[in-house]
Amino acid sequence: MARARSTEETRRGEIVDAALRLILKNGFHNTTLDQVAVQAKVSKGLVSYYFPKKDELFLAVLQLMIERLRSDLESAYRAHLPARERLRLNFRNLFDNGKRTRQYYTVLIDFLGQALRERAVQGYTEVIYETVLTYVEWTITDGIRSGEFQEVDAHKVACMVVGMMEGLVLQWLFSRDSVELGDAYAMCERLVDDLLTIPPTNGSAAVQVGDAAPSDTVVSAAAR
Amino acid sequence: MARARSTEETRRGEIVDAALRLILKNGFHNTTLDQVAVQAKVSKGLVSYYFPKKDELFLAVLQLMIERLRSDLESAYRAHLPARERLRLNFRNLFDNGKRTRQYYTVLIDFLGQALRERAVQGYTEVIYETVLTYVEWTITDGIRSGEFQEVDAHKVACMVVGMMEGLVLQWLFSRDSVELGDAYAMCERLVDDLLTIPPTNGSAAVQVGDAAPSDTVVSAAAR
DNA sequence: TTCTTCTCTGAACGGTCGGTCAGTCTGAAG
DNA sequence: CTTCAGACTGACCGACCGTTCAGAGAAGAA
Repeated sequence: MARARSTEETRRGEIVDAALRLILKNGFHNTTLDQVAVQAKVSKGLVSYYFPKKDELFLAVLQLMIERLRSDLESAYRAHLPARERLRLNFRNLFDNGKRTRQYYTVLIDFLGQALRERAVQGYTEVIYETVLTYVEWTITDGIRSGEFQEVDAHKVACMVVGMMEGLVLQWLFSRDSVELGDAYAMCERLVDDLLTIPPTNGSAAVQVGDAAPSDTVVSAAAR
Repeated sequence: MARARSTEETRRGEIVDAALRLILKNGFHNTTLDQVAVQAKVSKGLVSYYFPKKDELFLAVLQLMIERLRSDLESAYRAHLPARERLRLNFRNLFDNGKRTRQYYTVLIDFLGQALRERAVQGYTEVIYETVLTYVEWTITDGIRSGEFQEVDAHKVACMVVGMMEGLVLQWLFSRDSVELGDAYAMCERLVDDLLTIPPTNGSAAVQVGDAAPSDTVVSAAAR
């Protein structure tokens, strides 16, 4: 007795959702097709029907995550706010909701582990990093154009900001005693202030931030 | 025909080494006891003889990694150099040898994935993060004591520095186009200059960095 | 109704892998 | 020498899991 039919789209979505929920709980490798079938309230055979190889199913899960991430970043980027506020929005997305962040990174780390060995996954994780970096870089560029930020190398600063964001999340995830999310948020804020914010109007000289080798580097804004 | 005997210590070491090499290549989950046995030139039974459960073997591998990490950090910390140079040493350890760093993180990420779900691994990853943070924090504290650095909250700055280090490594690992190790190195250098180095002697006023939120936080030193 | 097409089922298969075990070999002690 | 402890072997077992497959049920077309 076959159950009520439904569109291919719907079924695929249900199965991917189920898989995501299980990966969240048990990890990539400990999630079996049996479990996915049960969670999706579907027969084991149907899972294979839509996703002939287990890998295909998990790539679909990864794609779902990427899409959600991109949409989050997009809506922060599109907000009608000063660049500084939009960066803050990104920080909040990451640091305000511990449970959500934990879940996201739980899955992400699983896939990163895969990516280091399997070609198929590599492309996807690249997209993840490039997506995040791109949106942050755009926001910074906007801020520079509007005169809100100093004239810096937007790409490099984006790397630094994103780097610290992720680095701090990892510390929080794996050594709760060391960092709390609130602290992490404050640290990122501070980094942005240091690197981007134009120092309070003085007659002081412009501060060239940016890059080059380690020579010029960071001239911390000597207030006055 | 049993092979030449050897001390328990030696054998265990050989097996753990073999396991580490395989995990490096194939990952935690794709490494079987058979493979370990072959790589260690030992029978499958002997692997189980020394490590009755597969988990025990892999925890031993993790412990080996931690010990190596700690010893690296220790020797950088013990170097007779100014604090600033010792931090630089840490950066070089991470960014100068791409292959080594790649290998280290390949295994680390595997274990981090485990840690999010299995209690047994959690303790170990905590040690990893706390070890790194501690050595960096000590170095910073030394620098402050010696008057080399500004008077900052050593713990918070350590978190920021380590955070950026790891964050940049991840970007390099998973999106090679975005960051190169040389750039990453320069960025960390720059962060340290910004946060710690005492600005060139001016009669300038104190610079209030950090922010309100967690109140005290990082108060960059009033460099007289 | 009958036919066709596509969704869906669940038993079964085959391969893999962690763990076991009966027994062998070695070196040292007595 | 004999004895004994314990290092060591490799065949084997049982569980698990991805994948296959023959066929059932449902919906639309004719």
